[in-house]
Order: sequence, then structure tokens, then C-alpha cells
Amino acid sequence: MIARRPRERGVTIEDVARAAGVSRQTISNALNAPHRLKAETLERVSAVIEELGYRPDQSARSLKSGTRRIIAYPTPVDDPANPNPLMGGFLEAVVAASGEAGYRILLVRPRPGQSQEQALDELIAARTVDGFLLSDILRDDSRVAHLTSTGFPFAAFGRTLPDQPQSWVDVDSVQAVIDLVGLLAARGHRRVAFLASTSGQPWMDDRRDGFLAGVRRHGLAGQVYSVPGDDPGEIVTATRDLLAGRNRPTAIVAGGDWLALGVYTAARAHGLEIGKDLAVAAFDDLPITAFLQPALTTVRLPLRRIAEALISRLLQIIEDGVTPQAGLMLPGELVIRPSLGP
Amino acid sequence: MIARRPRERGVTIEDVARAAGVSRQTISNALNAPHRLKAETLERVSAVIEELGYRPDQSARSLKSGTRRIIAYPTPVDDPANPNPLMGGFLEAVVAASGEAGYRILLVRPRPGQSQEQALDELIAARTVDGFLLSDILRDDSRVAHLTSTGFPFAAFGRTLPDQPQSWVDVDSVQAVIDLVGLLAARGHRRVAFLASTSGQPWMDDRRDGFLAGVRRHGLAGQVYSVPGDDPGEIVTATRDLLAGRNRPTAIVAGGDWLALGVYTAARAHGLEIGKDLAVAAFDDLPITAFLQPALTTVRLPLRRIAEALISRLLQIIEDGVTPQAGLMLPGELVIRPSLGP
DNA sequence: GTACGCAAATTGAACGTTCAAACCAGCTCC
DNA sequence: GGAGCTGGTTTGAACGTTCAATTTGCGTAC
Repeated sequence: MIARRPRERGVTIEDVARAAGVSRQTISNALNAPHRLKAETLERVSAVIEELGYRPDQSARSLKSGTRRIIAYPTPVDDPANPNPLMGGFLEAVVAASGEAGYRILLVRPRPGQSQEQALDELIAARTVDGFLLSDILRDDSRVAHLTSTGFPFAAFGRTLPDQPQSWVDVDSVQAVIDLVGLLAARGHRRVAFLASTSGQPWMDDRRDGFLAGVRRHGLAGQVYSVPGDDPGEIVTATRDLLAGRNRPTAIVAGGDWLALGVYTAARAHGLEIGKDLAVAAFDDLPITAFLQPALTTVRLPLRRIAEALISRLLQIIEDGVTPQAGLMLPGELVIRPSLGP
Repeated sequence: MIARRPRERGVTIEDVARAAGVSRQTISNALNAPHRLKAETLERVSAVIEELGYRPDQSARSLKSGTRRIIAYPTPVDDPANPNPLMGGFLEAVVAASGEAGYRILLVRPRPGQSQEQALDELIAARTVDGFLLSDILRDDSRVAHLTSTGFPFAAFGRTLPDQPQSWVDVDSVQAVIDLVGLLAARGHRRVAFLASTSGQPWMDDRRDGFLAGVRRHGLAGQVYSVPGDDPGEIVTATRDLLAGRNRPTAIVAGGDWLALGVYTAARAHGLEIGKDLAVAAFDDLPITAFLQPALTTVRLPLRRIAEALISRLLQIIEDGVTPQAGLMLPGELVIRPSLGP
């Protein structure tokens, strides 16, 4: 299936060469290897390039060089009822980081009836991109497995398995939640709860594990409550149950700000004052929580650093053929606000 | 700047031709013009293509045909403190719609020190993309003006000027807010207020104009309150002022759900019960507002239809050279919930 | 039996770039 | 004064595809 109307052609390297009175290759060198030209020639040629507004045709360049300067990002299919509010920020950080290096981000998703792997294969076979950026990595991610077996460059936001390329970057959620629990312990809390949703986000397990580790380390009584799915109604109901029990916890760590919103609502329904009767902490630092009163203690993801690290690792593989020996674990930023209590 | 290590080459059309015992062009035809082949040949050739996993090299194809099958989307630079939570959903809808037609979305942004126009020019001159998808269109948008003058295909989420291509799609915010005001009038409200933020989003003006038109039409006393910027603290403060005045409105239309969150917080601070003492309506239907109690009446943007219309219009320009005669105004979906009162 | 028409398949050229090899002048060395 | 080197530049070929023109095969008409 090919478009009917070919686009009009622009100014080519030949046009520039003629105008400058030199050969094609000299123009090419002016852009790709300026040190090969005599200073004077370079200056003259550059002026002509500028004047004619010449830009090498990306397709021709790619065809010859075998490199596209494009990175594919398979967009996570997100639930319209609970879209990831950090997506925009993450994408922006990724676009900025890759742009610096002269790469662009191509959004891809499997066509209807096509598997994730087939979609990747298509891009590889058609030589449309130089590498992949993956996020929302599952414990045993089929895309990672597939790219590993084909040897195609990729970087992952989320850990890969030990026998796979360690080109991943992740946030140390376990440590961050341990720290949160430590703060609660220091404030005298003894009965604490973790609120998780079981809708299959891979990061939730880490956060829960961090909670359990923290509870153990500080000798607290800790309990994990799970909400099936991400539905606000269910979250509120589950949290109300949790707060109604006889052994009501004095502090709740929510697996995400999204869940914490449910805690606020449920606490209000029970007449509990957050920051006084109940301490609350969460994870993500969604901007929207700035409206909560009292403000929510949470863990912020260093999106900018994550994006930069991902791109830098990916480009190292693409351009230098060097695969990182170890993954990169970045700390989450604790943002302490009044919801934690005095 | 060129990558050092060219990627290993894959299976080419020549390989397939040899394996199938036919010529290059026959393979090409099998994919691009199957009707030209004898049924038997087509079947045999298709089998070989399948077997070898052949995909035409995108660069070679683009070079020859002049078409890239890629659409550029300049990512709006959004304030990290208030990222657009609908971005993810919009992008997903756009990716889905363009994917159906065999196009992909390339995220672009100006490099440091580069203007918006220069960034567009670079993509046009390098023939990297077939067209542009623009969002967050300003009243007098420099990107639209630039693309209009170069004649390069684009579609815009947000209206263009009358003398520019009418390849836009927009939501009829004016009508939607008029309808909201109508609902308030029907419920007996006489003193209503509109809460706007003045951080320069172009759509805010429409929403305000819709409010003023609705107020006029229903003979209500209407007042517009403006908050400078999008800071939650300021929003809450401004709303508290508004609610503290002697002539307190009985209903507030917020220019966005984001602002409505401030209304909820401020109302609580004043001991006002929303849906009873104060009616609230807003715009956007952010998923996160599902936690508000009572639930927020709002206007939902039909993102899926917007994306489909944008892509369909853009492809019409790219593939058929047909520019739409008129823009497309889509209705917003009124979502009536208890915050409006009985 | 030659000419004609049509369908099916092939061949040569071109798209615009970069790589590798060749060329050219000027200079040094002995 | 020829061989060798070096910095600067040019030339030919190739990347993998599709378009346009051509060839081939075959049935039909006269």
C-alpha cells in the first residue's frame, strides 16, 4: 500500500555541490567530517548549505548508513479509566534526552491481531528503528525475552532477568518504602498497613516487599490489604473496611497516590483526621495530590534522570555496541509532607 | 554526526526473488500491486516472503517513493507541576488511529536554542515525515502560520484562522458550557460564577465565553473569577475568597477539573456541602476526580473521536491532496453527577 | 502463417546519500 | 630529479527499493 502522490523533491546534495563549485562528497564531508576540509572551503560550503537550506534526506542517509536515528517506544496500553498520569512527563523527559543526542522517539503499538513480538519484528525487519525503549516491564517480559534472543538493542524501565542484557534502569522502590516505614516507626506507629491494588502492575510487588521488609526491620505489626483492580469505588470501600476493623492501623502506606486518594476519602467518612488520627504515605507524587489537605507524603520518581539514563544506555548499545554490565537502580525521592503527622 | 557501527543487513528483495525463482519486481508487485500477478505466482511468492520473513526496507522504500508513513507530533512542553493528565490518553488514541492506516507517530521537540518553526523546517527539509499533527493551538499559532506558508500537510487539534487550512478538529466548549449553565438555571440557581486560570491555555477563553453566553441567555447573575497560574495553593485561596464574599454564588463552573479540585477543598474549609449548599461543574473528566465526593459533574472530551478525525483529515491531505473545506467541531459529552445537586 | 492484443513477468534506471578508492598538488628527503 | 608522504578533493559504486519501459508467452483474428 503506497501513497498515490509523491511529495515534491527538495534541494539535494548535488544542487549544493553545483552551487558551491565542489563535489558531492565535499558537501557530505562538510556535515559529517568537517575536519577533512580546508578551513576556507568549509566556510564557503557551509554558507551555501545555509543559504539553500540544505538538509540531507533522512531516507537516503539511512539507506546508505544503515542507521535511522530513531528509537521505538511501544506505548503501554493503558486503561482509559485509570490512565497513567505520569506518562506525559516520562515521554517529555525521554524526548528531551534523546533529542539532545539527535534521536527521535517513534510511538508504536501492535496492530489489531498482532502480538507484541510480531510488532517488534516488523520494525526490526523493515529497519525502521535503531533500538527500543521499553517500560512497564513484567517480571518475565516477553518483549525483553524476544529482543534478547534477536540481539537487537533495547533499554528497559524496569528490571530484566539475570541472563538478559542488564540495560535496565529502575527505581529502588523497596528501599524507598523501607524508609517510609522507618519514618512511621520513628513517629511511634506500631500498627501499620499497606494498601495494594492487584491489577498486575509489576512495581506494586516491590512496594509491598519494601513494606514487609520495613515492618520486619522495625518490629512493627504490619498487614497488607489488597484491592482487586483500580476502581475508585472499590478502593474507598476496601479502605473503609480496613479503617473500621477493631485493630485499626494508625498508619497506612498506599502503593500509589491513586490509592492514597481512596484513603483520604475513607478517612473523612470515618471522621478520622489525617496527620493526627491516621498517618498516610504513598508513592508517585502525582501533581494532582497537591490539592489534598493535609498534603500527602510520598515518593517521587526521578523521571528526568530515569529518561536520561535509559537513553544514554540505549545509545551506548546502538552506537558503540557496549551493553551495560549491570542495571542502574535510582533512589526515589522522599517528599515528606504533613500527612505523616508531627 | 553518524553512528559508527552500521547494523547488519537483513533479507532483501533480491534474496526473496532468488529463492522464489522470479525477478525483484515480481516480489515488489506481490506486496504493492498483487492483482498484477497470476494467482498461482502470487501464492508461491507470498509463501517465500512469509518463510524468509521479508519486509521491505523502510528507508529504501521511502527514498524511492518519497513517502515516509510517519506523522510528526510536536510534544507540548508541559509544566512539570501540572502535566496534562489527558496526554497519555490522547497519544494512545492518536497512535491507534494512525496505526490502523499504517502510519506511525514521531515525537519531536525543538532542540535547545531552536525555534518551533526551525524544528518544523528541519523535519520538512530532511523529508523525515509526511505531515504534522499539532495540538494546543493558540489563537494566532506561529506553527500553523508557518506550515500554511510552506504548504506542508498538517492537522490541528484547535481552530485555525479563516485564511488558513481548515484541517482542524476542536471540541465545542462554548456550547458545552452553555449547556452546563442551562442545567444550573433549570435547578434554580441565579448567582453563578466561573473560575478560570489565566495561565494562557487557549481553550480557557472558549469555556469562559460559553459561561458568559449561557448566563446571558438564561438571565443569570454571572461573575468570572480568574486565578493567575495553576498553582493549587492559589486556586484554593482564590476560591475561598470567592466563597467568603457576601454575595456568594450558589453554583460554580470551573474551567477545568483541576480547578474544581480547588473548589472542593475550599468548600470543605467553609463547611459548605457540595451538591447542596453549592453546585459545582467542570470540564475534562479527569479520571482522578472519581475519588471526589460527591462525584463531579463535568464535560468529557471525546479523545478517541478527536484523534480519529485528526488522522483521517491529515491522511486525506497527505495521500489525496484534499484539504478539508471546513473544520470539524465535536460536541463535548456532558457527564452529570451529584455535584450538581438535585 | 502473420499480425495483433493482452496478461504476466523482466530489465534498466533512478531516488539521494556515504563509503572506499583514486587522484592531485605540494613538499620533503636523499 | 624521482620516490614517498600528506592533506584536500573527486570519482565510481553501492545501499534496497519502485517506476517506466521492455520483453515474453499465448490466444485470437484475419
